[in-house]
Amino acid sequence: MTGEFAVAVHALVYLDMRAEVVDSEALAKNICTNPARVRKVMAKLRHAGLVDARPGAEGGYRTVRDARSVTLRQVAEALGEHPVSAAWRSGDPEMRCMVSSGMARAMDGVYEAMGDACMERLSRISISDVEARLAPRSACGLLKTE
Amino acid sequence: MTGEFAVAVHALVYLDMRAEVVDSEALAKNICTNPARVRKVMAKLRHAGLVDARPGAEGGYRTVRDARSVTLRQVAEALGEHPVSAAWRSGDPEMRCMVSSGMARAMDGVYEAMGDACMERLSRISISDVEARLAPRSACGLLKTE
DNA sequence: ATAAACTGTAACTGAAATAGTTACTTATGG
DNA sequence: CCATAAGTAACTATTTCAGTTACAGTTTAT
Repeated sequence: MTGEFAVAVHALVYLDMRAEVVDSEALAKNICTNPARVRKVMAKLRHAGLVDARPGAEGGYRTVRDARSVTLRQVAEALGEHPVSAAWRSGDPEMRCMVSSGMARAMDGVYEAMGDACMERLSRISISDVEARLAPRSACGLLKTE
Repeated sequence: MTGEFAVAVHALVYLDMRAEVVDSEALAKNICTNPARVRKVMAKLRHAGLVDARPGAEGGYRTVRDARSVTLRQVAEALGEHPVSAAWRSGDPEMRCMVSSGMARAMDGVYEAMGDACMERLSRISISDVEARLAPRSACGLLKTE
């Protein structure tokens, strides 16, 4: 799972709780990363219709949808994330051994099965579910930018 | 998912189909990696009781258990794999904002849920299932070392 | 016994993936 | 038309992961 997913979920939670327009610099401060990275991620969320973006003075990002209706699966798909990545492939398709030549393809099937299982799980978690998991037993209401 | 998992599954399938002692060099050839890496992975499988290892002349690795009874979950656990890794954590636990300070922990829960879903899926796939996925419609019986 | 062969393991090197940075273009609103 | 912020591309730095080398520890054959 790429860090972009964490950036996206973090931003969506923050935007929902602030309930106002926030620019990439403020988001980057809270997420602890840089504004360019935030913009890159938010652009994808905008294309998926999960946030609204406005350039110019007083511009920034704003939530569009109810946090309860936005699932982490939608976020992952908006980013084009593949939860379980192949990274390295064993064997060699050119070899005349059915194990060596076929293993990479067989493992792709395994990774896909795992990815599907992850997506199914993510479809059952909403942004508001994540909010509920934030410091569940501490005094709430602390929402600062620094 | 680390490439070690692919190495382990590949080796277990190969060992099962060869049904004899194979050394790390021959395994490395078939997997297309180097012998030291193979040994590092196989040592873990041995500790988990999934293979037998013998040093010395005529030594090498041998399967111990029926391929139908070895699940990919057992393999992943033998390697200490975490299917979905955190990689990068957003926010900062020291910040006085409940979003920034709590997000990393909340996301850990999400990753854990995904990891559990993956493991559950892996527990339903055996080494022999992987074998069945190798070149399902080609002439079988091709089992060479090069 | 002793030599040969193979595992187990650690240290180092090299390559690939990913996060950070800078800078520029485009769009919006006063 | 100017200030501000998104969108985006190119580059750098860092980290992670695979490859390599080397050597100590075991076991078998003779």
